Amino acid sequence: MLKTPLHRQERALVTRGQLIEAARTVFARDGFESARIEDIAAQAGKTRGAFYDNFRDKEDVFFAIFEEDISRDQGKVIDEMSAAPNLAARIDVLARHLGELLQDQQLILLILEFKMYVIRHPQKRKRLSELYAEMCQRCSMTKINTLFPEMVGASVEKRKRLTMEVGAIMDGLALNSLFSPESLCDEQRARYLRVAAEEALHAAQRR
Amino acid sequence: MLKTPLHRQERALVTRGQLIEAARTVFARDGFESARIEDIAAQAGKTRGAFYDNFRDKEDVFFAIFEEDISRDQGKVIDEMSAAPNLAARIDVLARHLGELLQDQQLILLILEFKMYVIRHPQKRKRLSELYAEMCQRCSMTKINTLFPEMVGASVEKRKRLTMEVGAIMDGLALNSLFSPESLCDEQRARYLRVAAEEALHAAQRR
Amino acid sequence: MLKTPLHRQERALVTRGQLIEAARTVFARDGFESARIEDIAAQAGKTRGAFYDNFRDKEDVFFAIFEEDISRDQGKVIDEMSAAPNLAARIDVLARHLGELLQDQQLILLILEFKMYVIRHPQKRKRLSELYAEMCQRCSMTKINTLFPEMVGASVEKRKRLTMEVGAIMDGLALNSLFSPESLCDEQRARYLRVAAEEALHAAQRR
Amino acid sequence: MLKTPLHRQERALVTRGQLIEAARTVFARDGFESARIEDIAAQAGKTRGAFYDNFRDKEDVFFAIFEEDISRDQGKVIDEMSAAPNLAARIDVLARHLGELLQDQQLILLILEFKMYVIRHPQKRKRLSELYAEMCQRCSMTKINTLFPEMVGASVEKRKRLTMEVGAIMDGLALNSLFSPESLCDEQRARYLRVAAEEALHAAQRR
DNA sequence: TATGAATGAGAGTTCATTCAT
DNA sequence: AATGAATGAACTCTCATTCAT
Repeated sequence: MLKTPLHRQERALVTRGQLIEAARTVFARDGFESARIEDIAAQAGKTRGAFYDNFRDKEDVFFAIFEEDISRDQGKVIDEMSAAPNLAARIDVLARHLGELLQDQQLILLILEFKMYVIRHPQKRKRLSELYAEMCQRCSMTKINTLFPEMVGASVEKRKRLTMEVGAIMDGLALNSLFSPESLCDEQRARYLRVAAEEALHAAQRR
Repeated sequence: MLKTPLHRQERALVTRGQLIEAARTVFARDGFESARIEDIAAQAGKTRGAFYDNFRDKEDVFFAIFEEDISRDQGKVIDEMSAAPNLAARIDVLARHLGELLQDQQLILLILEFKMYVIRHPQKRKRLSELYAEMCQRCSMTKINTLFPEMVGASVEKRKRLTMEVGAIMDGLALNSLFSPESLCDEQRARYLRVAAEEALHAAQRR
Repeated sequence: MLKTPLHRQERALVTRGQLIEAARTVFARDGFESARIEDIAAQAGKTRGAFYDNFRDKEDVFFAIFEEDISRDQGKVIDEMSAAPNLAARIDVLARHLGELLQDQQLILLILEFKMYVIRHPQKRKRLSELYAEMCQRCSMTKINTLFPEMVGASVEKRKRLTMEVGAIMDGLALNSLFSPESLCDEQRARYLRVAAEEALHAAQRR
Repeated sequence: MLKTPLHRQERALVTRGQLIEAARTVFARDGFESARIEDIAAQAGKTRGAFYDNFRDKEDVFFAIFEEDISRDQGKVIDEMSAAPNLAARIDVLARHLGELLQDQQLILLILEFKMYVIRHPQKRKRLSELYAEMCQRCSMTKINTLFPEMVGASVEKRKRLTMEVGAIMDGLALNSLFSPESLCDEQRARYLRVAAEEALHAAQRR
């Protein structure tokens, strides 16, 4: 039972990771419902069997993507963020950062897909609620704190709401940038992000 | 001698309308991929056969929904909109109107579904491009013109862009209101709509 | 909805009947678990789709076989049975009849399969209990009454038990005749049936 | 130098025994077709690999169960059986013993499963024929001889047939006791066993 | 000897679509 | 114009079996 445990466990984890990465690609490309398990497996260079060794079903990988994301994406951006001299500057940094996030089409599509799925499957909020609470919380914690010392003392609830709101604006801009790229140029998008960010911070301080 | 065929045509149109209405319900509830033709037919009180007499396939009804919408939804709101005394007042009107639109969950979900579908099927932009060009144009024409005399002389292109942008913010707010109703209250949503509308108009005038 | 209803309904019923008949063959040959839906459909000259139009799943046909049997097999034998002059003669008739039943290998295998299935799926007794109560009751009613005027006044419970018991002996003899045909000749089998029938009747009168 | 290999062999045999015992449980519970190798292995506290080290496939364990049984179950009951004073008494002993056998549900289900399997796979009688010949013979030898001195001189063939016949009655009673426990009480079952045993002995002497 | 990751054939099931009525 | 029986492709999922460790 403990024979060559490192090798085994390692390989198993690698496979799982490959499958999640493949799922990310396929779900973003085809959407949750149209995504075929065989495609995910093939994309990872595995077979359907390997898939089912690692996940219960399609939904299971779908959620696993986001579970992994939460732990994965942390720290990526936080480090780049320095304390800018004043609020205006910090908002600028935030807007620029959000603009960068919008470049990651795959992530955008996944998040939209995820939210649509959650909206349509309220019964599944059980597993999802933890997942998404964590998503929100972690996001709100680190990034916001770094960028906005004003928020350091704020309650989790406040921060969560703030992230949520800015996230909403981003979703809309991202979706429509993909839907109609010629109509929404980067600069204008940045402006919307900035005014939304300003409003968000004002709201946060008001409350 | 003229009556029967007329009746027939009428009945055919009624059936088609019923099916489209049913499709609206089912697509909003289940999403495009998960929606079953049988469910749509049943929702309309018909059978699969009737469906295939009126539409080529699932995609066909899906698009028909929006084709019908364009002609249908016009005028609904326009009339309620009066020329408010000044820009601030008009922005208020717009924001309130957008807030009302957000109440129509079904429409929201359909639009999100539609945009996701378009994003994922660029090959199909042929039929869609006309459809969506028209969608945008009509929207931009009437509403914007009524509300903002400032825009009367603006190019179609400009107006389209403006509608697009405000639409983007709305999509984001709507999606996340459904996703996490407790995080995004109506008042705050209204504030975001207002700052976005302001920014949109400024941008329009700047260009 | 009522157009050509007779034709349609008829054909549908014919198909259903063909599928049940095919299922009978396949289940008897392969057993419940090994039976493939495709084989059943093919045996009936249909496709899997037709199968699923008529039955929810494999279990559904399986039970349908017996539900149909109950109504089908009635009267087959009853008519042949005349009131023999005395008990011994009637027991003779019964034994001979049971011997004939044992010839129907398919039926035997189906019944054995059915009973094994029921034993292994006690949760499903809901649907089964009605089914099997009816099976027993109908059997016990008609045949027994005809053969044994002694039993006419007996309670349903009594008759059911009697059928059950004789059925048990038959199952055992049938199973082992198939299992080891060379060991259990027809004459000896008949003798066992007779002593069992005698014992059953004595028991019935004793109670 | 001799210890290790011996230990190995021993352990191997232990594992094999554990797997057979586990298979007995799982086959009795789920039936041959539904039984999963993984379940058998798990029931024995092993994994699939261990299973395939000891058996070629599922059928292989299935048969192994009965091969082991033959050698295992001998002697269990024989010793308890004393030569009763007369035939009636001995029949009583036999009937009581059979009644006890019927308590072992697992064994019953296994035997029924086995016989059904053999019936459905006549091609496999090769391996089975030896197996089942031995089963019958051993049974008939010992028990019958002990109980019925009348049979001591009888041919193997005769004894085998006798066991077969009594076994048939038992199968039927056992199956239906499980199928419908409320319909077949212990006392009545005992009566059937007795008349069957009587008939069997008469038949044996007649031939 | 034992493990368990991985394979892949095969089964059940769903559903868009067709077509005779 | 509408029905619904039937088709069959496509997909999910299971599981016996293999094999590197």
